[in-house]
Amino acid sequence: MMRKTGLPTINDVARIAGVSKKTVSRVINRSPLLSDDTRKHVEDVISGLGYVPNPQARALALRRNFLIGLIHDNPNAQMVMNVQQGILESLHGTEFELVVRPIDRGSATMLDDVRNFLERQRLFGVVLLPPVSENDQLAKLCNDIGCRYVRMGSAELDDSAHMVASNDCEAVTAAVDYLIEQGHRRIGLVLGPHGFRSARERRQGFEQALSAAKITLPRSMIAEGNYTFESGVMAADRLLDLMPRPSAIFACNDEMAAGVLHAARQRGIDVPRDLSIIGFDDTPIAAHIWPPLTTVRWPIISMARSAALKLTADGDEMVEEPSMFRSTLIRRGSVAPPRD
Amino acid sequence: MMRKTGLPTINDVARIAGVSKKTVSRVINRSPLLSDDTRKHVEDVISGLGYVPNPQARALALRRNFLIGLIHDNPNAQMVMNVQQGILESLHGTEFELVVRPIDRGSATMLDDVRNFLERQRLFGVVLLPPVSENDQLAKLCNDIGCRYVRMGSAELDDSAHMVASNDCEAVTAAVDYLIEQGHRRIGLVLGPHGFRSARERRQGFEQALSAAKITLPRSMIAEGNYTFESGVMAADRLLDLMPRPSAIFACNDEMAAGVLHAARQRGIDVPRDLSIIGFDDTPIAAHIWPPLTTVRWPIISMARSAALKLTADGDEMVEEPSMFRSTLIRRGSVAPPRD
DNA sequence: TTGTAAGCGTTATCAC
DNA sequence: GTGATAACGCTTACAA
Repeated sequence: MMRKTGLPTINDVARIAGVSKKTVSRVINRSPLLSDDTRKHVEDVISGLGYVPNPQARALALRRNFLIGLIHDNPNAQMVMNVQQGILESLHGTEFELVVRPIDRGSATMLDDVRNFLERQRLFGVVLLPPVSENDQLAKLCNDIGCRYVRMGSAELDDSAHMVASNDCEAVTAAVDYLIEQGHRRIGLVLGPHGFRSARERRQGFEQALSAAKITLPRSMIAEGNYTFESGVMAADRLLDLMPRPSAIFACNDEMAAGVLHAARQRGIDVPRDLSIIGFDDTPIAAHIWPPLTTVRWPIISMARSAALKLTADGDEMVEEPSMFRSTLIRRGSVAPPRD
Repeated sequence: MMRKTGLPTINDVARIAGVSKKTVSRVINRSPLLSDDTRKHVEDVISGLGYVPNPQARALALRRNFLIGLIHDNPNAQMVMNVQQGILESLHGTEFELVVRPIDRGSATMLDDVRNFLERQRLFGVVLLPPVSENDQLAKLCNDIGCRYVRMGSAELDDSAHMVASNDCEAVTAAVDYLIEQGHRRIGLVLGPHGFRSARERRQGFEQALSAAKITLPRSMIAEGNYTFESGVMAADRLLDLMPRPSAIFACNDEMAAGVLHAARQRGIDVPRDLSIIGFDDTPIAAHIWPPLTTVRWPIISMARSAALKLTADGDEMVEEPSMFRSTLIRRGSVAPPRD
């Protein structure tokens, strides 16, 4: 036994247990048609030997690898890390491993690249991060190939077996409501990049809060960013040039909110006394800048954990996993009533 | 041809090319003993068919998977992401994929866990991140199992085929020299966590700069942190309570430097007028806080890229890859001459 | 230089 | 219930 590699194989188990390979295989795969005696006996031999099925051989025979892919095209490091953490928590102790696959959503060959990747590696399933998760062709591709998938997003993108989403729109409405409660009326918006669903949802939440409060703002109070710090600085520069200028700004993510803060500081505008700011994501930077940033916390780790469970669940368990997650406002030091 | 899965196999290629499987295999594996005619012919059939060898079957036959593992136990998300980026850049277009494997270096079963992981998955190679990269037993384990490895670190941890390192010590000396040039004499140090090689190297660099300038400081000017923002705040609180207090503080990473800044602000100490601060890493937060943080930039993406190339290089190429990388001081707004 | 046969360690088929 | 036997798609002897 235990040739070359040093690890016991199914043959060793079969020989020692005095049964056939197939019977061992049945034990491993929890086949129902097996006498309890044989099962028990084989299980004893397995644990005695410390036998673990060889993933490569299984992958070949099953035409399916026990790998979960994370497909993303994402600018935000912290978000990707959180997703990885969540997935890995769910995968811990299972036979699954995590393979990371960044892609370029702008590339003309993107779909083909993903197809090749999935077909060759025979992934068990993939988690799709925004913004690529918003690509319906990609989801269809996974489906066609027979690769399970779960899409993460800011709104309902798919049926509950194939998606986990947060309620960005409502969460932003709550954040802006909070500004309004504090007495703000001139509220600026730093938008996310065009084409991102999250940007759309957050904008919608912003506008719903304003219209519910019967506040009408000129279009100039909306500046577009692209989720980077620098774009936040530039957007804030435009907003703060306005006369009268906004007394509060909601930025569609923390990076841009940090940029707004930066721009305010360069002009000698005190935050929160002269300007209130709210961000979105609650990345570490939010708590670490000065003043600490009031922001919307997105339960991204839980969402990723849930996504991985949906992927690896067999059959009915899946139904148990939630698909909608609630974001909440974290109140810190960057909001105060307006001065005037 | 192309049964079940829809993808062409080596048999399809062999049949269509009118040669044996083995000949096709030779073409795939670049065997030198092959007539140019046959090679050319088979290559044509391969590309005509769009044939790509099945990784699962290769893995089984070769007893080796074309997967590169990233093993880490790291608190810093940005660092892990940068490493992933570097590795993935090197792996792009190759047959290799990246598998991420976080571990708990404190766990009693850590070595066994890693062993099981490597033995079962038959990884081609692994990149070890600090601080686990400093564990010699882990390196030995990889070696024993026959899994290639490259360790990333703050100093020479291994021979050049198995390591990429940065010159943390020198880089910190240069940073502290800069503070001294500006006129600072009372310089505080926020240390990294005990047991981290990087913390040790950075401390050494700090002390070398001081002793070269004939500056002697009380031990109270050194406060220990653990690389988190909060530990930076606490360490700074101790340092800023001192009488006379330091006019400058070097923190062993940016997170803690941000914490120092935070603590200073809470006390109404102006940075850089009343206190200069230098960090280490040049993570995004460094440029995004106010004032922008002067810090040491560590070429981590290049290092990771190089690590992956060392792993996947066959034979001699490896020698070409550098093992030592230089960190450089990035001067921003958090340093000024002392007031007195 | 090329081909044949025998693995690699599993699962699927189909008898018994 | 259980076990031969043939896949799965590739590589490594060993021949030719």
